[in-house]
Amino acid sequence: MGHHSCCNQQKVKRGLWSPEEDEKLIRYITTHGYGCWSEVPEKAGLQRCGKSCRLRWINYLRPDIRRGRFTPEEEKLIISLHGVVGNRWAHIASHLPGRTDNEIKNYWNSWIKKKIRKSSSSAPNLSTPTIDHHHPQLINYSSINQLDNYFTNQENVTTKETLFSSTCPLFMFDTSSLHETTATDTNVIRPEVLFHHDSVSLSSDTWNLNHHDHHQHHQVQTLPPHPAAIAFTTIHDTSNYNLPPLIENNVENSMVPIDQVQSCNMDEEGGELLTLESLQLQRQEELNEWVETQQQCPSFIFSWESVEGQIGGEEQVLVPNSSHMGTPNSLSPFPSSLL
DNA sequence: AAATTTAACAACCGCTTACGA
DNA sequence: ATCGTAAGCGGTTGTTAAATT
Repeated sequence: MGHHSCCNQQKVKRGLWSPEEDEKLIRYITTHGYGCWSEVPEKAGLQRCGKSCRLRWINYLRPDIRRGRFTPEEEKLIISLHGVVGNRWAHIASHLPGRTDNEIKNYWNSWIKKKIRKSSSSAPNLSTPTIDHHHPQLINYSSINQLDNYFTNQENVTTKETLFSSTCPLFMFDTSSLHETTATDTNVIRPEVLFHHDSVSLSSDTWNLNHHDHHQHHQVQTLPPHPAAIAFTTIHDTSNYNLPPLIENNVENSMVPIDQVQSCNMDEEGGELLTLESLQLQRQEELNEWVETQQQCPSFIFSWESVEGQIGGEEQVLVPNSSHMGTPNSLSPFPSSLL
């Protein structure tokens, strides 16, 4: 019954790690690397279960860990990401090099307490996000916007700035987790950030969308970096639907060009009745026009709706639901235009 | 002394593999 | 061989004891 199968040691030590134990673990891992945690305790001479060793290494002993207080940038990133993905700490941590999920979780939990206390007294009309306790990871959109506004006001940033103005991250969202909610529940959406990185590292090819117009292309290239977003929405009943391979395999350092994204989606089964080419052309023209008038790089949000059983029998039909193009400021950090 | 923060475990989850009917 | 399922494992998140301030 209450038997720990992971611990086949005679006496399994628990609780805080002693410096001696730390040293043993460090010595073992640094010389042998880590592969199978369950055999670490034995080989390293530790009276611990493998899981405990793993946690100790991951959260505390590994050399590339970042300590000390969170920078304001990190804090903003955490807040924004939490707004997007909720309590998925590991996911959030993956965007903060050297920080552990545990640390971020702890930070959030102590931070949110503080903010709740503060906001109840000093900012009565700007509430913290309302969390659905049946689905704790899901957060109401309007709350996010409130939170967003709250920080924008709080930190006195100009309207030109975004929460990400310092690092210019690039986001790609996947809102396919929608299927976790009911079909009618439109106000709880939890997009997943698929990847993000500094737009500084973007190649000019990323914005090479105007194949037909080299003049425009040149303009685009010379404009400064800024945050960008691409979002996908796939709506429930998509049990057979898989994310396009391009996204899943992705491809840490390259942004998926929009045309590829589209064809990617369309190449999946059932996309047959889309006039993709015409849409593409239409977008291209919109884009050219927009760039010309705005004189800056656009950001994009695409969302896709999956409509079932309409025409193709049981076949799933993917329909481009909406696409929105705007200034970085109007789109980032959170794709509220998906509302 | 109380409140906050940290570091650990418990519980759970999804994936893979081993096993067995 | 094949399917179902149990076991094992790495990984993630909720919770809380202990340390710290």
